[in-house]
Amino acid sequence: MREPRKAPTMADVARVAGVSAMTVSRALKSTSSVNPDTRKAILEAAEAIGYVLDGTASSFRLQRSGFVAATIPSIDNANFAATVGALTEGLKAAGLEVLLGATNYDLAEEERLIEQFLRRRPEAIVVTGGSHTDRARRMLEQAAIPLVETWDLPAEPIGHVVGFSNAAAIRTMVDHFADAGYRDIAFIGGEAARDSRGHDRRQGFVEAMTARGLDAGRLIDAGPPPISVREGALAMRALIERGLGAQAVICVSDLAAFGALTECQRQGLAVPRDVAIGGFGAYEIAAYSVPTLTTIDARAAEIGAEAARLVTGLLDGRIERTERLRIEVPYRLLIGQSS
Amino acid sequence: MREPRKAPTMADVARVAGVSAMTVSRALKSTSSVNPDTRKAILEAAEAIGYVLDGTASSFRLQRSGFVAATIPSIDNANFAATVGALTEGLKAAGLEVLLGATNYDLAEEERLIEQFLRRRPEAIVVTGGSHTDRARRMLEQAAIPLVETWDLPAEPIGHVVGFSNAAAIRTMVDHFADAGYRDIAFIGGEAARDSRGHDRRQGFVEAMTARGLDAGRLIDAGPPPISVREGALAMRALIERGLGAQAVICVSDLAAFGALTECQRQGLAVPRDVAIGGFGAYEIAAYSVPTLTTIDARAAEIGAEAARLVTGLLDGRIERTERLRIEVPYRLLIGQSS
DNA sequence: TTGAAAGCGCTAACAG
DNA sequence: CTGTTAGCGCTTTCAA
Repeated sequence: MREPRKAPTMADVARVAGVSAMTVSRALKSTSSVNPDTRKAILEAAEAIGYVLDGTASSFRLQRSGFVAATIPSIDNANFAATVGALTEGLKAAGLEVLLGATNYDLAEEERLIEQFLRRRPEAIVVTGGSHTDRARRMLEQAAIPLVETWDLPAEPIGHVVGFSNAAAIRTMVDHFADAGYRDIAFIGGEAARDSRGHDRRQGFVEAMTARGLDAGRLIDAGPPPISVREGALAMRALIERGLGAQAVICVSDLAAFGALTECQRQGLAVPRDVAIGGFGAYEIAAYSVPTLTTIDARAAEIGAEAARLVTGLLDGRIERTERLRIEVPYRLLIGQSS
Repeated sequence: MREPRKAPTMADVARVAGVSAMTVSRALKSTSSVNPDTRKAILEAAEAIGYVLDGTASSFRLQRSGFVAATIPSIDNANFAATVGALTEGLKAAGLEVLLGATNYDLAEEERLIEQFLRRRPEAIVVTGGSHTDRARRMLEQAAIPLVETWDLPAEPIGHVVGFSNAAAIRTMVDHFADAGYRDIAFIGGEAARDSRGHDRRQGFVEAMTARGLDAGRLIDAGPPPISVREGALAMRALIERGLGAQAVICVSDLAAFGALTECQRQGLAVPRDVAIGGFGAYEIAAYSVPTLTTIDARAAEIGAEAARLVTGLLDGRIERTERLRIEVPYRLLIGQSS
């Protein structure tokens, strides 16, 4: 196949076009003034020898990488994918690219990723959540670049925040169920330690139940994240096997809720007649399952878009870098047929 | 918040530690020999002033970016996410990072992405599918770096290939349905132009039906990709409204199949009694929907892992760069309750 | 084991 | 409009 020959440089283009490297550089930038004929000759020469601008050299010289680093717990997640998609889109106009990494819900892995990313000299960094290892926090602080923490409202943010209260969102859902007359409500969620958003949601459940004088003790642990359909189904089965004892089940995500729903169907329980179900995340499946699922729309894309606005604003000076901003993206309760 | 001060360089560390920059460089590499005391002092100095190695300068000097560029049609897709996850994992040991971009099923966008990525001087590039614009093909050829085309077996590959025949996979599924006695089978898929894998699947459907002397005319267009639950449901509704006339429906993906399934449920059709359904991709939902879905497992993670093996092998010389490799990852038919 | 010099490819700044 | 010079931060090479 292809020979691993050396890539041509501006000097090569310059030689072919009979100009200096500097003129080539200018010709490739549409903003600088170059004689039209000269530019034409240069572009043709570049095309002829297959020249592609060396962005590594360029960004090194400019001391601007053009990268914004972003970490999410998992790539395979419609919510985070939507956030990243909107972030990428929002940064495009500013000529910024997203360097994406998945932590797999592991703070140690997040720390490794952050260290690796900081070596690439990103111009800003967008992370999911406000929980980080001490070393990660220190690295982020020392990096002295705009930092945005998303999908959460951390008690002690390191940088700017674009998110919402996961606890409040679940409280809203509990209120919805309680107002509808449900008293015995269970919560299917995951291990507290590895997923702060999941933890906050469980916290919100306990708070809301307690505030209403209801039993907040029906907590089913669905194991470590990612908590998906399978985990929801298994947790529901465990709940049914121990005698259910709940008229409603709130799940940490729609995928788990869908798993719980299908488990009910397999076990011959009617939803919502025998059990009502609530999810989280407004995944597409919530709108198409039979019955549709009551859920919380966390506005994943808006979170990414806001983060992009924040980053570009901070980088071009439209936003002061001195104050720590906190942008709350309002979640929405979507009532489905499952409750 | 943080002052946008200038990041410390090796020279700064050297000054603090009382050595030369070169010694700092060596001290940070575990492979070079440096006096243990000197190294200790240097690492402390680095820690003290918050020094982080400038990877952009390093890779510029070394003329090695440490990047492998990868393009996928969409981030929000469990199959491509699995491929990228395995690719990332497989490249980690070689010190390579993945620069990920989504084309949104748009060849023009893919061309833009490839151009952008090539500027970053990736050491290899992994793309999804074998359809590219002419300019993209030219750029990929001229880049003279290892190229892997995945998820397909292109008739005219530009580089190495790790994939499977989407047409053959669907033929296998058609055979399964036909062997089970189904004669009138419909296919729900998308616009041919934008998604070559979807196009090949439809092609496979037509071939297999024709080969068996069955009517290959029941093709329902679900519109442009991404074809998800909603599109599957709408297509199924359209099919039902025009009188169904099929005992089985094969969908271009499990998400569409799930949409079709739920539409049947909404319309009071029993699956598989009234209609059988087949999907594609072995998404988690196929294993948990009620009934479970018959599907094709394309082994998304294996594709990514094989691509990583290929890339690392080509880069470190274990694999000859001269021959065009074609690695076929065998798909599997998974029979569910829906057929 | 440590240091000095050179240069990777590009572009800002200045000069013509 | 075009050219020359210098240098971004690092590591290879050569020397001590």
